[in-house]
Amino acid sequence: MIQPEILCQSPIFRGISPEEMAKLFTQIHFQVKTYQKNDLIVMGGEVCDRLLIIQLGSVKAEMNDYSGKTIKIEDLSAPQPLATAFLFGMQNRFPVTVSATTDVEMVSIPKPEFVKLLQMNTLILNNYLNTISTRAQFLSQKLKFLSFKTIKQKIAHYLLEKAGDRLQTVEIQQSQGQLAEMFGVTRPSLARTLGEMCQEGLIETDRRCIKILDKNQMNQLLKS
Amino acid sequence: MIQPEILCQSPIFRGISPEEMAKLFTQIHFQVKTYQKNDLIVMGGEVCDRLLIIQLGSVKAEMNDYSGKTIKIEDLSAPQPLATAFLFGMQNRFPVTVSATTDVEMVSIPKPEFVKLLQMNTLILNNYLNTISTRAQFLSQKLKFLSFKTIKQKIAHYLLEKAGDRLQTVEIQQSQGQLAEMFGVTRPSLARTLGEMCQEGLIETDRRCIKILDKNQMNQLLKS
DNA sequence: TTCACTTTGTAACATTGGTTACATTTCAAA
DNA sequence: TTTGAAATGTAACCAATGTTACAAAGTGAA
Repeated sequence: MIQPEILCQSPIFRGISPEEMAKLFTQIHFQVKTYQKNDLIVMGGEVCDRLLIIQLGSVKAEMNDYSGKTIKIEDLSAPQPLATAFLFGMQNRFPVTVSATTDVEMVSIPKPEFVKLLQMNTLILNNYLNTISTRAQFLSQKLKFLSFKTIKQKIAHYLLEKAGDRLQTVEIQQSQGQLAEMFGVTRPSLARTLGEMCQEGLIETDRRCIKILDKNQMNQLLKS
Repeated sequence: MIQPEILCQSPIFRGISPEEMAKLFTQIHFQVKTYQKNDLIVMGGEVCDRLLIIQLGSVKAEMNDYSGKTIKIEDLSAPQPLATAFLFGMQNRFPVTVSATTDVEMVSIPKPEFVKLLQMNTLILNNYLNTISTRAQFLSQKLKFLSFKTIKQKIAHYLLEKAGDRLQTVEIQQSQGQLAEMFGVTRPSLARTLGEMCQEGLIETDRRCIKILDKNQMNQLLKS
C-alpha cells in the first residue's frame, strides 16, 4: 500500500533507501487513506496527533477567517508532509483545513509511532530536527529584520550583514525592485532612501555596487 | 561530576528522575568543564556541535555588532541549556559570545551523543521536540502579528482572535499602555485609532471592555 | 473627602513611507 | 545602430503614525 520510492523523496525521509523505508514501515503502525477530489482531509482546529504525508495527488490548505469565509493558504503535493510544525509544541492543532484537489493517497502515522521511527533511525531523526530547526531559524531571521522600523535601518542592517567585517563594498544581485519587496517597502521609497543615504555621506552607489563609507555611523542607526 | 538533581530541572530533561538521569549519563560521552568568572565559554561564530547546559553559576550572552562593540543579549543561569536553536538546522553556529559571570560548571554533550540520548529516551526526545516546536510556533505567531501593517489591523486581529466565534465583547486585562507596547506602537496612537474605530461604528468601548459591532467589516480590514 | 498617582482622551505638529507619475538610463535583441 | 522593454532616479502629494504636551477621569490610601 505504501510506495517507498515516493516517500523517500520527502524531506523527512531524505537519504533513506526505498528498501530501508519498506522495512521501517513494517515496524510501525500506520494507515494509508484514500480521498477523492474535493474530499475533506483535515478540519482546521482538529488535534494534530499524526504525521500526514501526501503519497499521491495534491491538496490545498485553507484557513477560515473569523467570519467563516475561507482563504487559500497553499497548495501541496506528493511527497510533501503536512503541518510538521504542529505535531509537537504547545499549539498542536491544525491551523488550516485541508482538502483534496485531486484523488489523493495519504500516509498517516500516529504521533507515538512517528516518535518510534525517530528513535529507530538516526537519519530520520536528524532530518526532522533539521527541518523544524531551520524553520525556526528562518523565522527568527525574518523577525529580526522586521524589528528594524525605518527603511534606513533595514538598508544599514542588510549592507553590514552582507559586507561582514572586512569588505567595504557590497554588490547586490537582485534588482532594486526585488530588494524593496524583500524589505517589505515600495521601490520608490527604497530608491529615495538610498539617495538620502548617499547625500548624508553614508554610502556611495554605482550601479549595483554600494560602498559603505562610514560603518560606525551605520551602526548607530541600528541602535536608536 | 554531573549533578543529576540539577540537570533534571532543565527543560530538556524535565520529568526524568535524578536516578534515571545518572544512569543515562553513564551511557554517553560528555564533559563537565569548569570556568572562572569572566572566562570565555563560547566565541560567537564557533560551530555549534554540542549541547551545553549550565550546571552551576550563570553566564551572559553578548553579540558583536559590526563595528566590534559588544551588546549584551541575555543572562542565563543553571540549569538552562544554551542555544538549543542552533544545534540542528542550516545555521549551526553560535550567534553569540558566551562568557561566565560567576564561577561556572558546564555540561557539554557532543551532538552525536545527544542524538543517542534522544533515541534512548522518549521523554527527552519529546521534551526537545516540544521546545523547538513551541519556539517556532511562537515566532510564527509573532510574525503573523507583525504582518499587519496598520494599527487598525492589529487591533482588529487582536480583538477577533480574543473574541473567537461566539463572543461579542472582549475584556482586556492590560492597560492601554501595555497593549500599545505589545503592538509595537505608541500609546497615543493606539488611543487615537481606538477612537476612530468607535466613530466608524466598528466597536464600542466602555472602560476595559470592547464590544465588536461589525465582525464582517473588521475582517475586511485584515484582507486589504 | 482629599490628595497624589496612574490611566485615558485628545490635539498640534513632524516624520516616514506609500502612491502616482514621469524622465532617464541600461541593456539586449533585431 | 536602432529600438523597445526593464530598471532606476526623482518629485509632488497624501495617509499613517510618532512626538509632545496637557487635560480629564479613575483609583487607592491617608
